Amino acid sequence: MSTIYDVAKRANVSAMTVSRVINQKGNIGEATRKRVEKAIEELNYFPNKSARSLTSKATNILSLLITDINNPFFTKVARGAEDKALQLGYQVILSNSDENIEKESRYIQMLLESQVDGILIAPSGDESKNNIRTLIKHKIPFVQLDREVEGIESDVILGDSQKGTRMLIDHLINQGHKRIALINGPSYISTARERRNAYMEALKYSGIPMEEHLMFETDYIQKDGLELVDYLVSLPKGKRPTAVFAANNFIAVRVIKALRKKGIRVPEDIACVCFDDFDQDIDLDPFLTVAAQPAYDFGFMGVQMLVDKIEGNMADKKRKIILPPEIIVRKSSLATTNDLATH
Amino acid sequence: MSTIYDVAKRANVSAMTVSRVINQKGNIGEATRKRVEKAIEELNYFPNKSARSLTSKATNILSLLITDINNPFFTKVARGAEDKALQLGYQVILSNSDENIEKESRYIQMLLESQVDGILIAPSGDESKNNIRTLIKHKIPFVQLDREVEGIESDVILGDSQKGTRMLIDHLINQGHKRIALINGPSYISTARERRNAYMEALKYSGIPMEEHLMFETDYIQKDGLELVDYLVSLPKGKRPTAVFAANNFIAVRVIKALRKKGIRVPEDIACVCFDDFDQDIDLDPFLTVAAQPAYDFGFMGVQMLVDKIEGNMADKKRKIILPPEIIVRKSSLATTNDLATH
DNA sequence: TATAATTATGTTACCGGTATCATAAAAATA
DNA sequence: TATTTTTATGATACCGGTAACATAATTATA
Repeated sequence: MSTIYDVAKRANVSAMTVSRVINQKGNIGEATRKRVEKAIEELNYFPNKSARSLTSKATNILSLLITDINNPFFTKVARGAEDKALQLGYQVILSNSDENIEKESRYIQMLLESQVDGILIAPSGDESKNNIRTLIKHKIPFVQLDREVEGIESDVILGDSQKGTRMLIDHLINQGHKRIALINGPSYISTARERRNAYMEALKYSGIPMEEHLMFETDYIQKDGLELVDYLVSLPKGKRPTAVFAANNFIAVRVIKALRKKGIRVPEDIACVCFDDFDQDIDLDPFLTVAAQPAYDFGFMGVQMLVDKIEGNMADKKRKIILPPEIIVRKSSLATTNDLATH
Repeated sequence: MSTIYDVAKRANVSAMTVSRVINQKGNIGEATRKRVEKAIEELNYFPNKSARSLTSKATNILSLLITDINNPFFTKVARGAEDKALQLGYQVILSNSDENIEKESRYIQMLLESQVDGILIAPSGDESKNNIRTLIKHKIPFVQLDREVEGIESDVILGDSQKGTRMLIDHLINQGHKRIALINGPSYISTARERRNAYMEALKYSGIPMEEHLMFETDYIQKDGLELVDYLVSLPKGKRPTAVFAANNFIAVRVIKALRKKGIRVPEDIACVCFDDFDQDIDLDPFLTVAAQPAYDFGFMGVQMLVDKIEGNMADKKRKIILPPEIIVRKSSLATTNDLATH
């Protein structure tokens, strides 16, 4: 591995001159530039990033800290981030927190030590506050993604939980449903709080009484089983919900699997809708009615926002971008597969 | 951001002593160590990685260069790699080549400049030879993943295409199929070559004549449409295949969608099997018979192998690990949904 | 007790770049 | 032509660590 000094010697100039040629800074004579370029070529030289970072304080590395790369939502986020980063000349370190605060803390520590230039983070929940405080203390630029930690003001890219929930619930009501259960994520995650609020508002607006016994909380992650479904199913006909709103895709899958195990059919017996779509590119028979979020854009715009911040274009303004979901109506919410199934 | 000198001053020792405390190298007096540790704590100090890398020549960063993070196969590879890397104290830079040799070259260049300690690469095809030569020239440890570039000897982790294909084709034959089409990936990718060979062998072994007009090639990636299906469908009854073996999951989806568009039912009219599974965690109604590969292990073991190499435990031995697939029989290959559908 | 070995710590140089200041030569201006 | 400005290049120091060698203080051994 040749260094700038090897090049300098071969081109018969000082290291500084080589540096100038590489960075196209300052004035260099035409003949000298040619000689240096030739030497660079011949020695197959490229600059050492560690050395550069040591003076410049920049690594050109971003971190994408998400909760689960196995969720197609985050896969698409990653893809968007990756694409934009390449465009802007950055590289992306990927980390999975698994919705686990300890793992998140551990990664944050590693990222600080790596001196990444900025962090795109989907916080595991409100407990992430300390981790985010650490970022602020160390002046690491960051953008919150998909979720907002209570009490933290920062650049952030969110989905429109309010609107998506509203549209899903309205759709169910239009289908004639009056008892709609909410199976939510943990209330220490902002999306869950917003979805709950929007759910309650939507019911209220339609004059449907809110019933505490139809509101549940569980984890956003993949798991087997869902006991609360047993409870739902055990309710007498007049109390049992006719539809379920799941706060994300994984929850919906767990709900449906649990219902099926009990012999309850979806949508004939109970309809089901959820937030976040599945992997359309690989799904032969899409089934669930969803509020699909523009996941790719979360990543793409997130990196743009982050780099703006890093490079100082938007130094201190706090920006909040809210991306609207798209409602895709499919079989899971239609009692009869009729022409309402637009998608 | 405090430096080792700040700590040294505060603890009233030399920088070297602080370095020794941090790295637990050499002898340090108990009292001194305590003082240094206290100073580190108080100043919230942690070592600067760029500075460290400059002397140590190690960044503790690995690169995972895959062809498409959107493919659930690679998502799981990434997850496995990530988990093992965390365990071993490395971070992972993720890059997508999109099965595109230029993009791959560009990334390789970036990775060289970043001085990553090693690369886990799923080569885009035999054209990747030059890129891999570059790695060899620069003495960057690497492990090939999922595919092997013709003429390159290196550590590598592969799926058992031979065995998987054999089992899928045998399964189809057992179901009574005699005309089985192969819809393969590009022949400049090693997995496609192996699957083709295994396909031919399996037919031969069962005494089924190989027919050139039933063998096709297309891309491994997501795309709309697949014209060759029009051709297949246009064949007279006696020449038309009764089953299709798709060389990966994306191809299978394209095949089935194209068939459905033509009004051909799967499996009633044409059966279908493929390599690589779908996202089981999120699939409510798994349909395709597949040779599922242990994708997570590809990543997990790949990182282990790579780090072994980096840290010199396995300096020059070339290891080849071949991971067996698991055949999962589902509806797509059964003419009648009967008790053969074990899964 | 004299000498050798060990322990605890410091000094210096270097990793490979770049910022800053200095300087000689060439070009522009008075 | 003398002076100022600009252009082209180099010397030096520094970024924040660590390797290698040096040295003073202890401890072990002869």
